[in-house]
Amino acid sequence: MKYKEYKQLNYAHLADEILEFWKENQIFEKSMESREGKPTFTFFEGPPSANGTPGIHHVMARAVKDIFCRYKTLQGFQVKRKGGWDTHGLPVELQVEKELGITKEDIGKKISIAEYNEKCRQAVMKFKDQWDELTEKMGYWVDLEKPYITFNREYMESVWFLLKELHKKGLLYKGYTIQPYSPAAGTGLSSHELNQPGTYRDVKDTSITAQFKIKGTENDYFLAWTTTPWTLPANNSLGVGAGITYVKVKTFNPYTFLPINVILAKDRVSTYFNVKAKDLKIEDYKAGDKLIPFEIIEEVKGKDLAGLEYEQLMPYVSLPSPAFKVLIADFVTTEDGTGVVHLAKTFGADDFRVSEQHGVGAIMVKDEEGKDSPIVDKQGRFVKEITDFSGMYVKNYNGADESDPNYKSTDVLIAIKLKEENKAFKVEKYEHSYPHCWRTDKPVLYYPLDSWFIKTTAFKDRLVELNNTINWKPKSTGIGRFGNWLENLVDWNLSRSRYWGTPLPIWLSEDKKEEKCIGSLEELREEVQKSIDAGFMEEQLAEDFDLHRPYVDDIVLVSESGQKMYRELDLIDVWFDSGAMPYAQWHYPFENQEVFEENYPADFIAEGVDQTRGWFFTLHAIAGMLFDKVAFKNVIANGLVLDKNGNKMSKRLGNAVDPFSTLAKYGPDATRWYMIANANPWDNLKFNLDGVLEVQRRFFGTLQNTYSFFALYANLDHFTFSQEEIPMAERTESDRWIISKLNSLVEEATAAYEDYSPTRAARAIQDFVSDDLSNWYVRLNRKRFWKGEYNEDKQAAYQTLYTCLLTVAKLGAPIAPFYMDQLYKDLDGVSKQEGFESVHLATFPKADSNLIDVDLEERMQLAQDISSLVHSLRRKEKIKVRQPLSKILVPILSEKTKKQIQAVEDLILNEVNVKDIEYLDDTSGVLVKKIKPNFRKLGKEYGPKMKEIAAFINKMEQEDITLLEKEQKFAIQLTDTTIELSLDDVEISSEDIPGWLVANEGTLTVALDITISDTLRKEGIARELVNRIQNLRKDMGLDVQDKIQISIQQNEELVNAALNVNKDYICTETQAHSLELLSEVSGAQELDMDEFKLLVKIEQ
RNA sequence: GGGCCUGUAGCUCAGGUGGUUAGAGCGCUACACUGAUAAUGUAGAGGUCCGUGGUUCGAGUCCACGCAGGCCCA
Repeated sequence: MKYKEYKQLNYAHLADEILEFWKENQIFEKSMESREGKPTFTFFEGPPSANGTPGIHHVMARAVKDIFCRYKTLQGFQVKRKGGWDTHGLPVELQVEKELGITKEDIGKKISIAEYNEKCRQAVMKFKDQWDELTEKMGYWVDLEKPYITFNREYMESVWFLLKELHKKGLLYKGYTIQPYSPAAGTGLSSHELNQPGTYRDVKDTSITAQFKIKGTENDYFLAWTTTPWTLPANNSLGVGAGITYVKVKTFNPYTFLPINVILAKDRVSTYFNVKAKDLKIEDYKAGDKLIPFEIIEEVKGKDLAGLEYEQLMPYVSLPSPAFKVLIADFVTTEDGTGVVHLAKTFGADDFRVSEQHGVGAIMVKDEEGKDSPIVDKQGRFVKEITDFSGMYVKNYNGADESDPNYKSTDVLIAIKLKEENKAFKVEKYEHSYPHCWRTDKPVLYYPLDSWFIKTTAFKDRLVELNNTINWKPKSTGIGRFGNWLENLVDWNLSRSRYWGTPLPIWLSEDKKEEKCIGSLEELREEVQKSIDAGFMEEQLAEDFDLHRPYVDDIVLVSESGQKMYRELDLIDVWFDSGAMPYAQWHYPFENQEVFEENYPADFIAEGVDQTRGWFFTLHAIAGMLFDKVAFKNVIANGLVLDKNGNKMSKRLGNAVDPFSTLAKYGPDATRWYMIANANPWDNLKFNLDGVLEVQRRFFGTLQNTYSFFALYANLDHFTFSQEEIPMAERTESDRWIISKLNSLVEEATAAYEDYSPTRAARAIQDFVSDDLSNWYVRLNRKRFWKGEYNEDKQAAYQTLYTCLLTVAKLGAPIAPFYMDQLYKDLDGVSKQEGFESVHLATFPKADSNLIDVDLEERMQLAQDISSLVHSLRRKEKIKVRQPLSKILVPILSEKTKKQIQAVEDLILNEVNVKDIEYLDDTSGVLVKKIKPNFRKLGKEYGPKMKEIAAFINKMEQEDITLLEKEQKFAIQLTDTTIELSLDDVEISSEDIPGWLVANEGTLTVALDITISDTLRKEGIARELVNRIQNLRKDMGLDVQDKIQISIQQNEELVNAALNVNKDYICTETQAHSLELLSEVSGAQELDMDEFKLLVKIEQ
């Protein structure tokens, strides 16, 4: 059995093969079955919606999920993970409407609700294939066979169960509030929908500062500012801040030039009046003057304005008293506007609240059914009572061409009218952030709507408490973003006036006094039976009865008092659907109680940080209110995936990275590894394909090279790890070192995974592979693999390298599941040591602390540092590594350091091509020492005196240092006191050796003897020659084992001598039978030996 | 306007509890190695640690106020 050797590795192709292997051998299934009976680790999948295509950010989000499920499996847990699909909601409806070319208006007219919902049902899985493909290709292990689907009857029944539980607890109630409403989509918008990215947009609206005439005055007005002039006909009150100071200003209307007195906040005067007009006299004003004089004639507190009555600004619809008065409103500021706020109870949440508090009614008209309704209809048009503007859209909902020079928005028309009537003080364009419907892009109105609410506020404190037990990554999202959200919790508006979704299971009697909430199909059937008995319904529900509209709408129930009961037509917020998944995915409590119990709550979930108030909240709220538990114990809120310049990816801008082509080109492993290693999941990731390439080269390339190196020689030597493991004590220093490093790595990686910090794990693994394993261990030990007998030392080398590679495969498997599986199988498939079919069925390595030798790691570091210093000295002197040198000197200040270096002496000498290492201690008397204060220690003790002490120490002479070392103490005189230094108050290092070439780093100093003796020179020449001949061999296309004969034409004496003395060496290295030095070589090549030329001929 | 995050080399990122020469990889430059070779090693250049104040003997690190970018919410 041989280790597989690869000519060229195609990572994407490798992944395809592994994927095939997983499928054929059902590795995913086995990874769960093999853990049967083991403790469970529960993961909840936040359901994506399959009516859009997946993007590269989904690869990121799902890699995070996958990593911990795989990791926990390796740790021996059974990890069931059910996939899921979010299928209800507005996006689906809008997509269907677009396809059919209809609007909400047409539903029930051009198309029946039943047909419409059938279309939605077909549309929701439109891109399911793409999603499944991505899931597979990226190696995300999740159960796609039996996913939960939110439109399934069983799922919906569980949702109804939960709603009924809430109803039982009295947590469901009907109210009326001002809500964001999209006339274009014909629907109210949830706060979640309003939170969609891109919803708030800077728009330029016509803003009006209107004049509200105070009753009983000649020409005194309140100035109130609004950015929504269309709400002015609905004005019912004005709001002022109790503590704000207001002034009455004598001035003129800039449009009509009529004299007026206006009231506004004192702080706002400067923005409404031009300072240049400050000194103008009121009397001097002439109509049409650009500068309008003004004069403050009175000052008054807001609370003294309260109760003042004013004339209705636009008297289309009357309103009985109390109305058209000044009210105290807590939210008024003087940051913008006039400090006087126009209130329209039907079109603003604050307006509603304040009006309600003061018992002020709303401007309403009667609709056809005689019901009170606002002056703007559901399509966004003024009702007929608003005569001048009847039928006009308050915002551009009819797609009017705004670039038409004759186009005038309704707001502008209102402004013109008010200007003409001397009721407008200032009209200007104002740029502000205003919410837009996230699908229709049209502005949202705040509008009064009936709604069912969940009284989440009743559980606020408990939800906060429970949240404090959740481990959030990052912490700030949990305590900051999510915590603050909980602190400011409002009741959850559950109602949606739509068609495709879970219907609210509430029936009301005709007089609206009796109410039933249905919690299961069985219960529904019982109620239907009662209704049949009462003669309201004709037959029982069909076996496969669909819980969607319109079928549920047709059910008429009977109340306790015998009245007919009709279903409330609302659907519920789709976020409730997804928040219900822990229960509904198992059809709890109707089925699978045990599975549910075992898998609740979740140990781990992960979604984008944008879900904080979405899925994270709905999961938390339902679990907290109904089960008094957290729904998840650990959660990663991952950041966004931006393009390489840090801009948001969008299909529109064309900077979106296609996940499929990325996976196809770079393979899933490099893509995943890059995403995880490059930035913490909770930070935004600037996705750069160059980075993926770099990971592929730097990490996977190095690892693969190391494996290839191992495989090449292990195959030649038939190493299959069949012999006993060689005890660590009998292995070389560098073997024990890399094993020590390996175990340190296992510790670090385990800790990182346990902490849900995959980035730390990935970085630790890649640092080990490239720095320790490849760049140091393999490089220094190459010869052991290809030289000499297959002896114990060689075996030790194979075993060591094998162990490192196999361990890396397991450590990296959660992040790079394909490649690491291949690596594992390539290794274990030959040795059969573990015998697992796949790395994902293996067990995660455990660190053996006995094998971690800190001292050894330290001295290897010394070896690396010393080598690096010698290299740097060679470079400075321009002496090639090929030229051997006689010795290096290392000043030693402690016996321990000396021992440490001695242990790695050979490694150093070999690495830097030097013959000997000599240690210099104090007795040599040549060391020049340098002393530095130990700031950390001295600072703690002497604080403010630090500067003086440091100055003193820096001035200490050699004899002072010697004295300190000898006596272990040294008294120094400061201006006002004397202190005694001990040895650990300073750092003493040897920095210089007079007469030597020296380099140092930290406290380490190395000197290099650069005298090149004849012998060294000759050896150098020999090595140069070997190098040239090897190149020639290569040029000639010779194989490694081909033998040659070398003839060289005699040269100057030193060169001849060099070749003669080192003849054996040269022959061995170049696989030469003979090396002849002749006076004349015919057909020779001229070799450039830098300092001389050599005529050489090589024959096979 | 509020909450949260980010800002360190050209790029991507590290830098417990404050301690005096601020690091790594990539890229760049130079050199080396040539039995891992479309690989590899070593060295070098490259920094206003976003800004301004403050606390401190000492601030990339702590505090305050800003600036820029992002996300979420009004």
